[in-house]
Amino acid sequence: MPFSLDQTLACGQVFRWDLSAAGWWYGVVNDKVIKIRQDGPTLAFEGADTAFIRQYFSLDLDITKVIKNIDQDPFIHTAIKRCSGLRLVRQPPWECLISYICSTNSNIPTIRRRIASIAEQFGKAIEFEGKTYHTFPEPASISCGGDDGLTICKLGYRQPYVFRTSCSIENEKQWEETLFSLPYEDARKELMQLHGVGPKAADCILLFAFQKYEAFPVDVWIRRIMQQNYLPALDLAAGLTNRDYDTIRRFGREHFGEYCGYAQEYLFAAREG
DNA sequence: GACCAGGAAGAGT
DNA sequence: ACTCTTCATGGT
Repeated sequence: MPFSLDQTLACGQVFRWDLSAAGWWYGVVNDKVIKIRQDGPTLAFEGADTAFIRQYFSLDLDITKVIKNIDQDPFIHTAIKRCSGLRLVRQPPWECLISYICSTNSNIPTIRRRIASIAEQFGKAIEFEGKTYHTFPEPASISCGGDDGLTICKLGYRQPYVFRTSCSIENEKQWEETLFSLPYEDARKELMQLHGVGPKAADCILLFAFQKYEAFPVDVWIRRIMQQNYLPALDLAAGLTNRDYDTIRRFGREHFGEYCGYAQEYLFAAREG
C-alpha cells in the first residue's frame, strides 16, 4: 500500500499542516491536534486513533488500482513516479469550503495565512505540547461578528463571500449529507449556488472533501499543463472562459477516467514553477 | 512598478 | 449564453 506522508501533506491540497524541524507534521483536524511522522512503512502519530488516521489519509483506498486507472500516457506516468505515494485526504467539508473560497486568485502561502487567521480569530484554542492551536470555526462563529469581524483576516474581496456563505450554511444543517448523496454534476451545481464558489472552487471541494474523484479542477497551473501536453490546439491567450474550463475538465474525465481527480492532483503536485 | 497567484461576481450585451 | 471589468492581498 504505497503512501507518502510528505507528498500527501505538501502537495497543496491542505493548508493547515506544518512540518517541524524534528520531522513531525502537526495539523488541526476537526477538534484535535494531530502529530504524525512516517518512518519507512510505519506511521507514528498522536492525537487521533488508528481508525481516524486510516480514514483521513484514505489508507483504505486501493491506490494501486487508482494509479493503474489514471496511468494513461508518458506524461502522467512521470508525474505519478515523481509524487509516488501521494493520496487525496478526506478533508472536513466546511473548512474545505471556506479554504477554497479564500484560495481564488492567490498563491498557496497567502491562502495558508488567511485560513490560519480565520482559525485564530474565531476558532477554539487547543493547547498541545505547550503551543496553542485553533480549531476551524463553525459557520455561526464566523458570521456572528458581522461582515466587519472578518476584516482582520485580510481576505480582500473574498471577505463578503466568506461571510455570506457562513450565513447561509448556518441554517443548512443537512448540507454535507446532501452533497455526499448527490452525484458529481448535481453536487457541483448545488455548491456553485454559494457565494464565492465558482467552477474551480466547487471542483476542489468535491474532490478533497466529498471524494468525487471524477472532479477535475482547472487552475492556472493545470490549464498550462493541459494546453502544453494534451490540448495544443486550444487557444487560451485571453484567460480561461467557462467554455474552456469545461473543455479541459471533460477531456480530463475522458482521458484519465473515473479517478481523473487523482490524475489532476499528481499533475499539480509535479508542476514546475 | 509590473506581473502573478489552486477565480468569481456583476454589468452589459 | 458570452465578454468585459473589477475585485484585495502578498510574493517575486
